[in-house]
Amino acid sequence: MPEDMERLSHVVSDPFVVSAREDLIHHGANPEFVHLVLRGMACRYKILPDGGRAIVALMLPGDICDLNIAILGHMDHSIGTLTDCEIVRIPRSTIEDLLDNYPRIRRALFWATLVDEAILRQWLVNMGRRRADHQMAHLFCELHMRLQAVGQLHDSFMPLTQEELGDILGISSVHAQRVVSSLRHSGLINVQASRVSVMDFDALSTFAGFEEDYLHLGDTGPARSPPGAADAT
Amino acid sequence: MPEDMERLSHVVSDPFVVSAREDLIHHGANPEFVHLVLRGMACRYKILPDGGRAIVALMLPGDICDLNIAILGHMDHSIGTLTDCEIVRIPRSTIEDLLDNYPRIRRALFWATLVDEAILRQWLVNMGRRRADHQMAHLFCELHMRLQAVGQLHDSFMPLTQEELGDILGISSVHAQRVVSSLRHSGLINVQASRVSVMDFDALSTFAGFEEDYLHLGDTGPARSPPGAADAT
DNA sequence: CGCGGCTTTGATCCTTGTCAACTACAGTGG
DNA sequence: CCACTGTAGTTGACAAGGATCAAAGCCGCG
Repeated sequence: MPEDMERLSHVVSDPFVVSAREDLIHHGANPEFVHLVLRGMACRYKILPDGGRAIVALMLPGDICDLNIAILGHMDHSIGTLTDCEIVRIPRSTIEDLLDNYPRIRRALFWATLVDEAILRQWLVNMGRRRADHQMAHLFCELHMRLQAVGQLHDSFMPLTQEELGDILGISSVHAQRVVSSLRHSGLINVQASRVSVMDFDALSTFAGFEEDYLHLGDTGPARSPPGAADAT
Repeated sequence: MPEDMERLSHVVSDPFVVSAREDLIHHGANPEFVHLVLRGMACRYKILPDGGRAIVALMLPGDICDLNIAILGHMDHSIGTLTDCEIVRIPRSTIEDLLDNYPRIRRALFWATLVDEAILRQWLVNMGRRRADHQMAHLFCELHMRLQAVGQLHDSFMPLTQEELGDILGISSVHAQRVVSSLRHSGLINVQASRVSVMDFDALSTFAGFEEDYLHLGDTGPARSPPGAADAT
């Protein structure tokens, strides 16, 4: 553990700030760096043939953005910031070194990848067969738990416009607005200046049919908080 | 490479046959084995609160089913066969050994996991924002390419009932039937006894807006075919 | 022959998309 | 201080894709 921490503290250095709505990496690219989010919210997205944007994942502090490029040849999607973010770049060679020579870190990275996959599966289920209101409630529950898990749950947390919400849930921004206001009128959430706060987590969770097991937060996996998050501050 | 092959040939032993529509592993389980598909088609699925089934991934020959349990604590979904399958069980400890001591195999497993994730992202995009006919055409294109990649593309390949198709695409079986017949009448596919064959891949691919890059088949990654597939026969 | 599973077809309803107008608000320059 | 602009949120009317319900056709199998 000590040498792992030592190694990680070298990795997480020279953070820099990226403002909201900037791209970190584009579809098709094959860059020499992997990105780690220290603060703020970023997303993976794909641009559709009709010009629309589909957001397929949200990255919170502690999340590694694109291990893909360290293993796969090229990016099959883009990554951009949603809010102002603090980011660390990790050279591809460093990732290789971590994977090859630090078994516990490797395990942590594998764990993180599998959790990402589990979240994708849950999104897929929500997307395909649930009404937009249940789906949105579920998203808020998930973000609530994930932010809590990395100690970033501030009282109002969702820096998302309704257009961004629509791009996440696969609905139009008009419908996103209707759903937001319906959830607000039900007293489940509160909205102020594009920031959503959960009013009654239990009720929201029941409404959403939220089952947290897919987040694997209680697993025996690696350290409770993802690599990097703790060391950063 | 030689010692990798040697090791793998030990891993892929004692295959057994499982008939169609059997479960290999249940949601919540934490078994001592990982499953590798040698022949047939299996799927990951989740059961919805209303009793419905959402299929979130298809596993073809050469695919490892549930690396999850070797790293994460428990299964957040179930795995079942769709057709008769030939399966190999790999003990958890063997997976640990492969990950720890065989860098190339480890890389291959990581690669496979990331490709699975890429496929999930694509499914998420298709699910959320495309009409059912485009979505279904896209699925057929993907299966066509994946089966081709592992040398299992026979002239008629889709052993799926319309209910299963609906569970994959997130539509009702009634609507699945309407879409199937529309694709058939357009001359894009042919159907005989629950088996779909692609009539005109280029036309289907254009119709579906299919972009194969997310499958990462041409990457510099590990061996062309996933681990185990080649050794099996 | 009859049964059960899958497919096909029709009718109706619901969720959501699309179009369009209007409001609220922050920032900018005169 | 105020008009001007751009962005985000709000609301209504209508259309479309797909769900649901129901019934009938098909077919393999005991």
